Amino acid sequence: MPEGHSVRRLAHQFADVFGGETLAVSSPQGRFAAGAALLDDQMMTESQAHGKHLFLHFDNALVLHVHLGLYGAWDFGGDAAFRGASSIGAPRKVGERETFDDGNGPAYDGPPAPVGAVRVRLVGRHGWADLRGATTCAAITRAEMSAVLARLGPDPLRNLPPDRERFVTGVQSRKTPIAALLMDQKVIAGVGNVYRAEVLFRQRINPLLPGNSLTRSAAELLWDDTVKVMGDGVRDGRIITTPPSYWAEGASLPAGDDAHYVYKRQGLPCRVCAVPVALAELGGRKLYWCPGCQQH
DNA sequence: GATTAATGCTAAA
DNA sequence: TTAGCCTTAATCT
Repeated sequence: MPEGHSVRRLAHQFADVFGGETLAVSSPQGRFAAGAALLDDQMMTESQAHGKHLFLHFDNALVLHVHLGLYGAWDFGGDAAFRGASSIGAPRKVGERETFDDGNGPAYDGPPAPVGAVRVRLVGRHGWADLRGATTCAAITRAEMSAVLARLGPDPLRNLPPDRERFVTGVQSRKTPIAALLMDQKVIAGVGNVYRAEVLFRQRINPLLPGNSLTRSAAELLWDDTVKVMGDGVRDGRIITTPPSYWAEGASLPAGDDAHYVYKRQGLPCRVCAVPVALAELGGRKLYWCPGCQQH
């Protein structure tokens, strides 16, 4: 259930805890047994994210390609050294969970018996990672990885020229509603249902506005705000789009749905104009917006 | 114990 | 536009 910020954090996490290590790769569930055998006992050399896609490179030139889909998740665990390397601080994030030896029990002695449908298990010297529920989990060649990247649009978490220009062109060349374009991974890679709703609200853009009716300036600001808010998500490990003035008095982090302007707030008064937040179905996904603030 | 929803995507119709 | 797929956790009976 992650959006691009979670996958980016996972890429960092894998580089930190497994980079340069030879890993035992298995598929306790069995569905990925053949692929796991191809990667077993190889060194993981590099970890890379683009949009919602994660690529782990191995020494034999094969790549583990993972897309978590709606409800895929990685669980991590290990000893103190593993924890020290971990880039994921707070526990129990969507798409990224971790459990660690607390130092009080017995010393790390390998991973626990798999719980549930573990598609892939990676085991290094100091820790382990379990994958469940992913849409895509495959051992692929570098050429196949390039083919995947070729059909993805610019990633706001990379944001190198000409990424912004590609986004602006992608938006302005289509008459599809902007809310649908933000979910189109060929137009912008990594945005999901939460960020699309929140960013459109922050920019006060009507979600049903056709892409080709956005001004260049509006499209550029939309990209820039997505870059900012998703970058915050990588830092925070969660999606927070409201400023502290909307949080409880003195709180350093928002509680519950104070983190969002419109996502999952249908029927509640808009935080800015008090008009009830609307909900509609668009392309099979739920779309949230404020009819008061987002009229153009 | 059964049902449902979830930050997703693809291929068939 | 719809059906199908992957799995879990929260919400029902």
